[in-house]
Amino acid sequence: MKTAVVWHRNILRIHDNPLLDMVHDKGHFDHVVPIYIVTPEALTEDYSVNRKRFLFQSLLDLKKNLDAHYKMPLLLLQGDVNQILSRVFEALDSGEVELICDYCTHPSRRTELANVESLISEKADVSLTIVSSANTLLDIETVVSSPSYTEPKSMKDMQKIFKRAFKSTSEHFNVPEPRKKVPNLPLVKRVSKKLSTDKKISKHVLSEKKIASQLGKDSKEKSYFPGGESEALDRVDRKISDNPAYINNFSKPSTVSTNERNNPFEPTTTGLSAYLAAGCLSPRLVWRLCVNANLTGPHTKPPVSLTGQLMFREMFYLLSRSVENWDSDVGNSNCKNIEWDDLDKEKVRLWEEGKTGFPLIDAMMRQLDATGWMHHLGRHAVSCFFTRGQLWQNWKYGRDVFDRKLIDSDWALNNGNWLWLAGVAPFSMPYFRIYNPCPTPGTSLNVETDEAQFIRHWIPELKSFPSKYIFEPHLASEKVQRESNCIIGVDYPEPMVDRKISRKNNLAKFKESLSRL
DNA sequence: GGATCCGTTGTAGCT
DNA sequence: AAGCTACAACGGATC
Repeated sequence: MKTAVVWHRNILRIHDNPLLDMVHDKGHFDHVVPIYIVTPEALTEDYSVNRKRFLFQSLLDLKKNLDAHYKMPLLLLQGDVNQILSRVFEALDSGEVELICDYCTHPSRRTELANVESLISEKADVSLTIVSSANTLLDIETVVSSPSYTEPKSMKDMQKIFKRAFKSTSEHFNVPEPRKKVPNLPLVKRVSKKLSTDKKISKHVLSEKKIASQLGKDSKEKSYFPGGESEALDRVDRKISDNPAYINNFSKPSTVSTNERNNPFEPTTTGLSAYLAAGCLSPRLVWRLCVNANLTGPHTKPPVSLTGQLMFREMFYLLSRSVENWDSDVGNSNCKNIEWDDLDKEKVRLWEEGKTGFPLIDAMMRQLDATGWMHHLGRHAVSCFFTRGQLWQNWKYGRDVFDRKLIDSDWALNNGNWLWLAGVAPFSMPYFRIYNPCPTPGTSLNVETDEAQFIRHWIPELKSFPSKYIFEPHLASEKVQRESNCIIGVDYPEPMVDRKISRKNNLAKFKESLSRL
């Protein structure tokens, strides 16, 4: 009797799922038991309400899909990983067990896996199979440990790495196809029932009540991005499969345009980040659909194309694995030592709560808090504001806020993007490019724009304010403020800094810090 | 080996 | 009023 325990770590889907693929291809298992073990921080304040909701929606969707396609009940567990796995192995007391899981690059998850490896090395009838690159295009470990590997800093470097890894000089590098959905797997009801009723295991099983509490009450704001593979694939169809022109024209703006920065109701980007981060969506599938669209005609190319975005994602995964202390401002070869001010909790609080007195910054921070999402250029603007632009706070404190609140939180990418934006990394944007937190509307000063609507949507205090003053309401006359039912300094804060002075001072401070390196 | 180019993503001020 | 220009100026790759 052979049983496969399929441990889904960061892969919450059944399409292009190499774990299920392996079970199917080996073909010799009598039983398959899919499990998921919730990591401790997912149940604490380390995750915002939105992040929790996204994760648990995704888990319930995985459960539903496994059941619908394979009649496999997913065991949702919480607790110490080695303790849980030991009990699972004990409960499956007859025959061989093969534990199959996906590889994750995050340091704590590598430690977790190392502990599991040592547990299994003591057990004669249990073996372990680790599937690499379930959630990346490249096999991160293989690339990073290759003798020819040097740390990438640009798209050119990434193109070289892709050429070598896939042994292809073609435009799309012959990245492997996503796998077809596995047609069928053995029935597993009996074994899983045995597991879920086992006393030692059942105390680790997440109850319906516990799951419901993680899902929380319906948020007041309609969720832009409900969690789960089903939602991911729907969105892929809408944005990519049914819309090749969108992919072929996809290009990040070279300047911050009013329209690009904010469309609060539907992003101009794909909105797939959260699904990729949680493993609800296969990056190979996205790559393939981009290639299919590209083959139909002229198209944008890396770095601005969507394939380029996926390649930057790979770049940060590689760096996060090869750079020591990737998430730290000390002992990190990719972080220049800039003399930031000491942590100022009050400044961080005003920024985090959207009370800086800069309406665009505040609107975006309130959107992040309410929905767990922010447009990428919004992220640039608020993180630039927090670091070298205005507040001169260390990037790591802003990084922590993003990590807790974003539904697309991803350790490798979040740190990489903050390093990039703070201007401290070798791959950074030039430090003197400071975003203006108060961009004036592109056309006539009193014309209604997307951005003005966006501000009024998230900052109801300003809902009657004229567009002319919406970015800097403190400049409006007392009369205008009274007529708009919003007195600055009473109903909405004064700007917490003089943006022109702090910009100028910070530019000089950055230059000075660099000259001391 | 020195000069030049390039790097996903800017801003302010003037005309 | 859109478009130009000055600003500021790192470091590695390329020629």
